[in-house]
Amino acid sequence: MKWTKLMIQTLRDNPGDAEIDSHKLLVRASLVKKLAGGLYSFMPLGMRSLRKVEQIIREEMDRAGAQEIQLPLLQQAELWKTSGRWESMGPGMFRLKDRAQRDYALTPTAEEEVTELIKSVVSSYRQLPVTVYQIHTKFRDEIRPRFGLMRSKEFLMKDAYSFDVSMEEADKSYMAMFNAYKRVFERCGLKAYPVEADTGDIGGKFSHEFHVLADAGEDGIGVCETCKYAANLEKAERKVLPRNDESCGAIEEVATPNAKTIEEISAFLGEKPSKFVKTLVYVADGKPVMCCVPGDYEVNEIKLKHLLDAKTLEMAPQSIVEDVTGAVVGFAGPVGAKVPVYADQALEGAKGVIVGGNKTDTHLKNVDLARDTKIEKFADLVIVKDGDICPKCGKPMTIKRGIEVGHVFKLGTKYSNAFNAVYKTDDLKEQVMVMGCYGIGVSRTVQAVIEQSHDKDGIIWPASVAPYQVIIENLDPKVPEVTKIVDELEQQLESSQIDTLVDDREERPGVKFKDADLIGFPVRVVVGAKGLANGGVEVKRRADTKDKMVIVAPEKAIDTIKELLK
RNA sequence: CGGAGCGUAGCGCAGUCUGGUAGCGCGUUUGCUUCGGGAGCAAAAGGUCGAGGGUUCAAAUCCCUCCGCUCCGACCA
Repeated sequence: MKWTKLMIQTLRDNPGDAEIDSHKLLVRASLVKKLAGGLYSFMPLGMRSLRKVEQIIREEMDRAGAQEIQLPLLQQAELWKTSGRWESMGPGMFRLKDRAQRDYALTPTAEEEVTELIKSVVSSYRQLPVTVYQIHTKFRDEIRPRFGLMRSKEFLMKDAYSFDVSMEEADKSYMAMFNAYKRVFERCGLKAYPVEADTGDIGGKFSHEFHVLADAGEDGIGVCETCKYAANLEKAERKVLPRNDESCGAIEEVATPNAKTIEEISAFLGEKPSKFVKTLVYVADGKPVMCCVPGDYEVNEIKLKHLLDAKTLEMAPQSIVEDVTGAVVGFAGPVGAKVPVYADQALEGAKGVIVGGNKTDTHLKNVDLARDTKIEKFADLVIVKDGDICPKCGKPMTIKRGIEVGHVFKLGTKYSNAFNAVYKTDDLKEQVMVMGCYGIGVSRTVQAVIEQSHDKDGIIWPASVAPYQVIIENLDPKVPEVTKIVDELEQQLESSQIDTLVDDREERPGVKFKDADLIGFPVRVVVGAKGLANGGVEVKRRADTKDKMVIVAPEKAIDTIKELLK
């Protein structure tokens, strides 16, 4: 392919709306172009990388025994009403009506559709297990699209669904996908880590997310370097050591005027935040509850929601806080609480701590939780912090940022029950199928590759997903001998199945080198009159510095290139 | 949706406070000179100043309404 024939427009300046490097580079390197908020067009270069990631996924899915299908993007509301998600998906789903005013959704995911499909095809245990997948567009009305392809309203996703005769068999399907995912990301040149995750609205038994570690990631992950425990902060647990607080004197009221936050009070009283107990008021399924955590920790609302087995959980509005505590917001405490109090496990046995006084501008010192309060239950209720103890091996954990590129769920029978997706056993009994679902954000993965592999000059593509594996810089397009060598090299590479782009522009070398570095072709070949006079063509990997450049005779270049692409 | 900000040439921005000929850099086109890490000179093209309404002799600028976008918080591949 010749550069002058390619629809490409590299930019010198960063787009004004891009925050993170991968987003800037996607646009500057002419891989995508924004049409509107959360909506991107893929340009030819970006399309090539997208297709390569897709193909890797397809090969690994096929290898794992999954079968490719394609489901409609437009889905009838009835399917969603059957599963109950027509309501529970809320405004996150795009909805529309046809001319007869029937409701439809633009598919945000396809559990309903696929369950309906499999139910109509499978009737016997002999047809199971089956895993199907598609690589298709998904639509989500994101509250805040951002970071380019990371979170857009329309994106390309690989979604797979497994159907099994039993929980045990479903575990095998799950593991097959889990392992396929590891290979997919590895082949894309990504370091992706499986982390334990909350199952969210899709529901189900357990799940792993695959994260690419990157500072720009939207998710926090607790990672234990020692035993490789890794969990999304939504879910990450920690081990706490039993306290042996010394017993304390009687409760003492202290005036803490206008000191509402832990920072303010700890500064005011000259005590460390860990000496405090933070009490927050929540409304769970319409009923107020209090949640106590150590002063230097934040509440993990997902854990609290699970503990309470609540359908809805939100921070209480000001009026309810005032009603429950008898004070303005900022002075809630567990002593004499009028509503159920739940406390973090680390507070079991806490004595001599400071809590809110349920009275404006007042806190209580010398509180012994066992003596002075009634705690409904102690449980793990906090978001883990850097240095917390790993629940598996007891060594300290670190907190990292990650981009979620894939997710595997064991769904159980949530959807098969709703759709009555049953099969007949060998003794003619009807049983509900056990499902799993598995997603990969394909367009997001492309961006994650860039986020993980770039430098100040541009992208550094892994050969497997680069738009072109090799760029040949023709520095002297007007010199016939140079162009002849370039064209021959291009032909040889193409006939060896190596995607090659020839920069045949009549530009100064600096411009061409900058563009090559920006787009980040894995291997660059420079052919110029001057170079030829000096002994040949120059071959260099994008990832290498200039001094690693090798000069070879044109007829030997192809072997060098192949070597460098490995 | 709440809070903050922005909308002026393909891209990045100034001009708006204090109303008076619509500008700069990059990119694009042409010519000449350059030519191994984003060249120089010269010429040129490119704008309903987000949209609509209002105030005014006069609006990118002031006022109102709407639309769009970005950033900070709750969703998820």
